[in-house]
Amino acid sequence: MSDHVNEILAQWKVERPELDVSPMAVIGRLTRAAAAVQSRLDNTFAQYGLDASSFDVLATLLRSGTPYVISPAQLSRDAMITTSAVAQRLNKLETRELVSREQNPADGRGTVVALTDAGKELIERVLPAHLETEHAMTATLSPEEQTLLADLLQRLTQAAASGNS
Amino acid sequence: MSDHVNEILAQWKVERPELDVSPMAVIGRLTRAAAAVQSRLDNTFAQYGLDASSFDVLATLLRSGTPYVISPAQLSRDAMITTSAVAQRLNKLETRELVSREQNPADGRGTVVALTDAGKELIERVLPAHLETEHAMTATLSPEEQTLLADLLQRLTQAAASGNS
DNA sequence: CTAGTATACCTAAGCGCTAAGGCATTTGCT
DNA sequence: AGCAAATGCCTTAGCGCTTAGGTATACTAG
Repeated sequence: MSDHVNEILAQWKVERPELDVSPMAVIGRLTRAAAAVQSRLDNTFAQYGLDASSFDVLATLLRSGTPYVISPAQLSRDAMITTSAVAQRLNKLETRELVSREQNPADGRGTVVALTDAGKELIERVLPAHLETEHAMTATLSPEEQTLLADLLQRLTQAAASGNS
Repeated sequence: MSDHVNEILAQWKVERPELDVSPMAVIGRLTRAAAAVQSRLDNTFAQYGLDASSFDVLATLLRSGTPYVISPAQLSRDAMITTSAVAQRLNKLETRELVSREQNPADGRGTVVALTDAGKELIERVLPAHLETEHAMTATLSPEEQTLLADLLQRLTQAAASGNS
């Protein structure tokens, strides 16, 4: 238990003993865990010439099922990013011909994003490797611990979101 | 339990029933929890004219104790960012006169970063508000649950870090 | 039908990060 | 002592995000 977060807590204990810094134990480790996990995932993506953002878009299209078509607005909601970030992600993917943009026949304002054959082929190749990486990291925890962790994280997310500006 | 992550898992179950996507339950929620918590913290920082990066530097200096002086290299290690990111953070803080840079008397190559009176005054004002925000979020979990969560996160971090490029 | 508003998507600019590379000083080898 | 390598810190360029703002189409109320 002598990780970086503990050193920080120990320093505060000396410098500001009157403060209750116990929430930092949880939140500090949350931040570090997320960074460590993301960094590990990035390695896998890079092996296939992708980054997390591009993977995210391609995987969202794949799991939407046939005909693998989604609107930019839906992608924006799924990925929790702005529509301009989506537009930029799509520019990049379209250049590589992994997705294509077409007129939305149902709405003249709209575009639909479709997975190309090359895009589908790529994401189907990356996905198993990605799951393998995720599995390698979570395997340290028993199935019960994983469920517990997921539940605690969800409750923390709820608490963070309520009362947020 | 019907959050966004569950919808994603359900979609995969339909589209790729042969894949074991259970690790996504943990890692998806980890990512989302970290984002939600960070966003909430940012609100507090913004109320004091700060962002998370600047808070991080000022808090690191404060908890180092008198005379509130650290080298950029040490800040880089503490914050887990590159030294160039530190240099840019310091440029910003120095302009606002919240920190000052001075020659390191012990090493001609080096600089030392010192908390100015204004910087100390500010971080001492922000810190209680920050802890209050953290407390508001973690209070949903019992002390035992917090310890458990911290432990699980630490183990996950370990697993993610080992085997990382 | 028409005006005003809402929606969908885009580009451009700004921000903080990393990666790359530069300069000065120190360390370590001989 | 002298020189190569390492170290400490910096600036610049590139990247993906957000914010701001622009254009086109769809809705809605009178």
